[in-house]
Amino acid sequence: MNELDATDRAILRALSRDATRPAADLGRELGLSQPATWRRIRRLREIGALTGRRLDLDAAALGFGVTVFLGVKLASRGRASLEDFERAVCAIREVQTVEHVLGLYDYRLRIVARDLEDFERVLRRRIMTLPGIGPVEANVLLSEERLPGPL
Amino acid sequence: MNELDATDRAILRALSRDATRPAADLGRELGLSQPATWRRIRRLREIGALTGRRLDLDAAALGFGVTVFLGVKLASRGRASLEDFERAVCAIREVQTVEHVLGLYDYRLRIVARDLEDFERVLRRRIMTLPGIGPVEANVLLSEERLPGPL
DNA sequence: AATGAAACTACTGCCGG
DNA sequence: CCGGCAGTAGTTTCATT
Repeated sequence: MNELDATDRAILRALSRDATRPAADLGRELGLSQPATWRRIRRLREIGALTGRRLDLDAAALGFGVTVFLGVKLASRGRASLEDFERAVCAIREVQTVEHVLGLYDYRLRIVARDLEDFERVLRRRIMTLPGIGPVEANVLLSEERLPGPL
Repeated sequence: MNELDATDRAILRALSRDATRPAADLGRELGLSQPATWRRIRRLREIGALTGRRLDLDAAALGFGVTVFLGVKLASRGRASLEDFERAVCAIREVQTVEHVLGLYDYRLRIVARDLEDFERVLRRRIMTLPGIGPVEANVLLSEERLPGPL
């Protein structure tokens, strides 16, 4: 179905670090012409491996100095609980990511705030009032490193 | 220092969803000319708010059907422990993200594997043998939603 | 900040292996 | 089926007003 050779993986690795690199530049590095490189990129999009290109933002530079990961366990386990919770949590502006997970917690949230005082406000007024919310565990982000991954 | 008006935030919001959108297209939506829009984008880069553009990859389409979040507590708390651990964990190919956090855990790892069997291999042979590793908690990713955030 | 020109990049057919 | 060549369309980038 989808067979990726070493060249495809090299393209994904390079573009993962910097998605602005032109196909011609990339092709020189791989011994390919610009159209050949670009066709491979289009093919990676078509098979769904490459779903888009997004910005890499610096939350601190934007005035959001605090990033917190929240592990959330639901109190009520009904079928409607999940959808109610997801709809409500997605409406909170400070929530960047909502991950539905299996394990000790039901959801993992990535939340940003201007500072710890601001985070406490979000926690008390937005998070703790979510429908069906149970035990919560918090981890404050100190530093983060993104790696190339297994490509 | 960094004063972002509503237009800057609108640009970041739009590019966060799709970083390939041309400045001219974006300017029409905001009532700005193409160069004006482009200057704002350059300024956002210069003040460090916009640090780059990265790919949005679909791990499942690349043959990695399992994504697991690992909360890790270190056993030894010495100053060298952190660096040793970080260096070793960053060398594991299956590790996508390493987050140093404050809370119940010391590190949060995002790990991908081909399937659960493959994940068990990574866990036993790579993760559990990390220097200074202590208690570990795992959460398997079911689904994930990225939101615009507080911009 | 807009206009227009220049350079560059993305994309499309066509042909050869 | 995949890659190179050549040409077109579209975007970025910069100079001028």
